[in-house]
Amino acid sequence: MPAPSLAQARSRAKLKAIRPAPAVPGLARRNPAVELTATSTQRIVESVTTAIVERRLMPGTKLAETQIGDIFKVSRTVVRQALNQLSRDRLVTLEPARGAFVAQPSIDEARQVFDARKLIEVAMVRELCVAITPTQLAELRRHLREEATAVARHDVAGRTRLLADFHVVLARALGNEVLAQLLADLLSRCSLIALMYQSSFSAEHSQDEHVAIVDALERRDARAASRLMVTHLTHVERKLQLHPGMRGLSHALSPSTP
Amino acid sequence: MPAPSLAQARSRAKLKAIRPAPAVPGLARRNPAVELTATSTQRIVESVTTAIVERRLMPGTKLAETQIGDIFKVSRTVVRQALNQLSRDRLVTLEPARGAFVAQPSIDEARQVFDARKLIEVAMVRELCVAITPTQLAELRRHLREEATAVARHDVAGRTRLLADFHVVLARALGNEVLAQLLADLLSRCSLIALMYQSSFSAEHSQDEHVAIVDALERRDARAASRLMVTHLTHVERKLQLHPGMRGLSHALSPSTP
DNA sequence: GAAGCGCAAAGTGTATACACTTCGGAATAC
DNA sequence: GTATTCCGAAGTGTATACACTTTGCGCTTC
Repeated sequence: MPAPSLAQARSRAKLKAIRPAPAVPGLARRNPAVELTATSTQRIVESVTTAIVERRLMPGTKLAETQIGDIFKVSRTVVRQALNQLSRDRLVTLEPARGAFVAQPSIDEARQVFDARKLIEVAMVRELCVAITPTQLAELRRHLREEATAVARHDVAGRTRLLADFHVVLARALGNEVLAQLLADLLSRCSLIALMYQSSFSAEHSQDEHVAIVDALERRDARAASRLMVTHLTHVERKLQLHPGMRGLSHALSPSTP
Repeated sequence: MPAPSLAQARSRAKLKAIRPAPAVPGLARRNPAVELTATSTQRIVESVTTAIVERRLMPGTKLAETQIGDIFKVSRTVVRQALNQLSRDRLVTLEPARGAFVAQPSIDEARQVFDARKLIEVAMVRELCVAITPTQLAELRRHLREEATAVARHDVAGRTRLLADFHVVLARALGNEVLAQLLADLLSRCSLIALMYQSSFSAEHSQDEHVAIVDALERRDARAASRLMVTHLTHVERKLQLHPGMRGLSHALSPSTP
């Protein structure tokens, strides 16, 4: 049998998870400087990002330039640009002369990301209690309704995206796109962390806590809002299995593709 | 006279500010995933970053790929990678099919960056009042001494770097490298903003305020520390001339190279 | 039979090549 | 004299080519 084609077929199968992905709203948005021109580079970045966030690409998976180039019908030059961007988002790790891999954030990094989120988001809701307008509150309520709908219909991909976007919407309510981008970066890293260490995650519970936070904002109760945000993020972090020694359901799953 | 060589010489002269730059400690550190391999790409990123921060490259300056490639003796491929990274740091802007330019952050963006810094750094010092250890306080004192020395000897480049690094050192004292990186990104953007809108800036004043902040940390006086941080950042922002209409000493200076 | 060595295939890192876009100036029209 | 059009030079966007590193497998050796 022809060995090379077999090997190629096998590895190709592993990466088919990326494919077209026609449009990617939500988390995947990145560099606004180039967002106007839907370059092929950006297409690849967004496809890989959503593939990771939606758990179609497991941490540790090798991202070979040629394979991706074949899939998207572009040259390695473009793929390399995309992989570089992804590595700056911490979604992939570049090992010199060895290639690109879906990142495997360490337990310590996970802790740091969640601590950073707590610090930033608590300060955010405090400020929002002073500055939020009725219009923005209405927008938040609308978002909460979308969340609830997605949760109710068991739309896993949709609810995951919306539950994360909630935090970006909060940031945007402060009228600070810089802060929103910052938080979006942290959230995409959280998605990767969640998918690497996650076991039990109750979307309903998270959604309830989001509602409680917005309620506190509406009452302009800064103390309650910040406390609720801390407990919310702590809950999300607790749901992860951050015990040293079990860093891989990742590799435990990757060989089994029947 | 040979027109092309003249044009090349002139534009080359404009960019000679970048040159080798043997080693770049401080602000320029970026992606830790590749920091081990001092790739030529990283070399370019760091050189351009310091050239911008040290005011040798004015906002709006065109960064032509071929020119930079000639300077560093590498191909455009490598230069493009570097420019891509720089664009993600918001230090350069990529305009499709037109090229790369040193970024010209808008007044609104400047406001957002400073607001984000206030939000994050105030929360940081609050937390530090609880968590800081004597060892870390000693480290901060050591940094303050370095600042004072640089200010005293009128070492402009050094004091600028140290005054910015102070805020990263604070972040690092929380044991959170993720947060430190976040802040480092914001600070490099601040350097660009400062250099674009800055008029009068008193290094002594800033240094004094740094000392006051550390004093408050040592007393574990969270209220004072956060208040001092807010006023410090407000002062820095006030020193900028953020009046709409004067967005360019940038272009006013670039044609004059006698 | 196990461990070490070496070679070939695969893949990354960089340079070069080529197509297409943008920009500046000369020539033309008014 | 001013404005417009067109063309060439310069520069970017992508593909391809080539050198060097890594890696896996077969072979040798003990």
